[in-house]
Amino acid sequence: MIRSDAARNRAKVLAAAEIVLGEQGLTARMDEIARRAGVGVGTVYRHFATKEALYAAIVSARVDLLLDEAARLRAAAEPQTGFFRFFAQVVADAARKKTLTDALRSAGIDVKAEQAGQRTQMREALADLLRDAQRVGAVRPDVDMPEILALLRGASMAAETGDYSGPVIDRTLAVLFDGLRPLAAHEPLPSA
Amino acid sequence: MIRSDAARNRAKVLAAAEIVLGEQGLTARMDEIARRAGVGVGTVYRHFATKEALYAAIVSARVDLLLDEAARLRAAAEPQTGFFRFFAQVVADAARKKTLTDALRSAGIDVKAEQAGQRTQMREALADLLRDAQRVGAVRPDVDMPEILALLRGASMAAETGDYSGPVIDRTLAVLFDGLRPLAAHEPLPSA
DNA sequence: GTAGAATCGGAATCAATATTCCGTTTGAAG
DNA sequence: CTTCAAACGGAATATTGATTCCGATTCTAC
Repeated sequence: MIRSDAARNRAKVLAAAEIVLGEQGLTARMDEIARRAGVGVGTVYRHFATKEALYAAIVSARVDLLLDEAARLRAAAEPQTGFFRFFAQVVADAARKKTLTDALRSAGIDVKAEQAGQRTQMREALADLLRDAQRVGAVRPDVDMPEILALLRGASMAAETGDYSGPVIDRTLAVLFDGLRPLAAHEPLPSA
Repeated sequence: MIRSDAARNRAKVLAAAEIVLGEQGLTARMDEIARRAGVGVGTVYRHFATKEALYAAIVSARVDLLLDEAARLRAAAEPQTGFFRFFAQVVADAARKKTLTDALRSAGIDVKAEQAGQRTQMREALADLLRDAQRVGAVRPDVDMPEILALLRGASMAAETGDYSGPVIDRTLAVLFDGLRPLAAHEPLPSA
């Protein structure tokens, strides 16, 4: 039987950590997370063995949401837009909270097994959407995953670290997407 | 009169720091820099008050080189290619050493006065090249600096943190550049 | 209502590094 | 060749922040 206060506190810690890590990334302090959760640090540690574990739990949850979104977009069967929407979705997520790319960057080297799985799933989801889009001619046929991943990482990191306003992100993505489209004319950029 | 050994050591420290910081970014340890320079930590500190100061000295030098390059490209009077070459140049530099974007990122907030000046210069150099390119129709007229900066930052960060092979970077930039070109047909991507 | 186990809070501990200090060494000038 | 100020090396110190520990406080079950 899980004690009710334990469950409550765990939730409070997760919520606080999501906010604090989202604002400050990996450099956030455990004290701060505990303080904002209204519990002692000891409690944070009873629920999550290390800062990294806490961090992983949150990133993992967010990636799952993105994966759901990818599946939904694919099921919607609009191959012309699915890929682009998902791409924009990921970037928007990065802009909102600074945790995703942080993980890729600083961790980078020592990805935990669990996360490695998610990473693969993410890659596959993106590859599927890309393939669909290319099949219907919405994305030029000569681009491949490596450059897509590089572009996505770059866009996410830029969105995450800079303090770009929404319109700038939209215009940036518009340029990027135009580069991915087949010879067709450019979309007009959204106004700044 | 500057003692000869002092001058020599200063140079050794700078050289070592360029390598170590280039490999490990801001997380590199002062011990390590001292060790590789073949001097004691005390010596490092006699020449550079803090790690940040040492870091700043190196970044500053690199930015100066890039600024020179921008001026050279502009003087070469090939407005069709100057902008793109410079963009690629910056990204290549980021890929080689992980210091530039680090500074923009983590510092981000507290940019030193000196560096603020360089940042302005960088922005102006880029704006000049962009204007030239747009005048001759090499870059679509509806893009503006904010999105250019976002793209450059993103590309640099991706190049810096990922372990992309040269060809992938080339292909990524090719996509990106195609998005910046006017309606004209895409360039064929460089082979992977 | 009470006992016992689980959970709490947060002070104390530990670890990792930047930075300082000072006795020792070295270069420059006379 | 001396002298002495400047520079050196690297041990000692200071700081920052994660993690551990344990007495005090809840829960839950009976």
